[in-house]
Order: sequence, then C-alpha cells, then structure tokens
Amino acid sequence: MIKKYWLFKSEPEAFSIDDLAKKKKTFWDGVRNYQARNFLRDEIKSGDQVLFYHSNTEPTGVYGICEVVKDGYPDHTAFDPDSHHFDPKSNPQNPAWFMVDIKFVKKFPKPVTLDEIKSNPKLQNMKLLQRGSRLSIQPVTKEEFNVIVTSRK
DNA sequence: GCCAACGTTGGC
DNA sequence: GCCAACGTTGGC
Repeated sequence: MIKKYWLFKSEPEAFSIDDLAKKKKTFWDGVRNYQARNFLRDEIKSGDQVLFYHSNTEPTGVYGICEVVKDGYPDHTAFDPDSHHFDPKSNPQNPAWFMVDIKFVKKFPKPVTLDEIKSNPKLQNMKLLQRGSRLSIQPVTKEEFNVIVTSRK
C-alpha cells in the first residue's frame, strides 16, 4: 500500500492541534465541499500522513502532524438535525458527506508558518499557495511533506 | 473586521 | 444550462 500525504485545515478556535493532542484521536467531521469529500471517500486511507494546518489565526501555518487511522466512512453529523453540520441532502442510505479518523502524532515546537512556506522554493507548488485556494483537504507530495517535517527537526 | 475569491443555489 | 445572488473561506 502506498502511503499518501495530505494537508487538513482547521480553524483552531473550532478544533486545534492541542485539542487533538488532548483527545489523541478524532473523527474529522463537517467537511462540506465536494472536492474534499471525494478525497475523504476515495483516496484518504489508514496510514496516510497529514499536516495539521491552522487557518484564521496568528500565525497561520502547519502546527504538527497526524495520521489517518480509519478510511473514509459516512459523516453522521450530517444526519443529525441538532448538529450545525446537519445537511438534509444526506441520509444513511445515500450519504453525501464522508469523514476519516485521525490520531495525534506530534506538534511542532514552532509552527511552519505560511510565510515560511511562501519563502521556501521547494514549496512553491503547494495548493495552499494557489490564489484563492480554499480547499480544506488537499494532497501534498511526499517531498513537500518531508521538507516541512524536516524543517522542524 | 474587511473583502476578494470561491462554491452553491435557484430563477429563468 | 446559464448566471446573478448569496454564503463562506481565509489572509490580511
């Protein structure tokens, strides 16, 4: 099985790497974008490595690493009318939205900031840097993953 | 808090 | 199936 690499965005006010460090493991719910959904449903597999990115904070950047521990399965928060992730288009017979489970691996002593990524020639092709890129789940290459991780070793 | 860029919705 | 209106994202 070939391991793949991803970047997951989260607003730390909603869910941060510290929350994950505390919980050790979580389901990544609430993704309501079809492109991201397809990744979750079809491509993200147990064992894949994930960069945990904080958006809408100071500074924005990659704060640590986590690992996928469960392949894509239906996002049950879409079925729950009391959840603010509720979506009437989705139902258990024909789920529209998916999620995976991830576990905490490590938090960087200092985040790899967006500025740092922008100024690293090896990271210029990251989707993150593309104009107006809002995708909350995006693939990264093994090389990009390693450049980011080793910059904190 | 602003606002540009983007995805989705819904009228036609 | 077009496209304007709307809501959301996310850097600043």
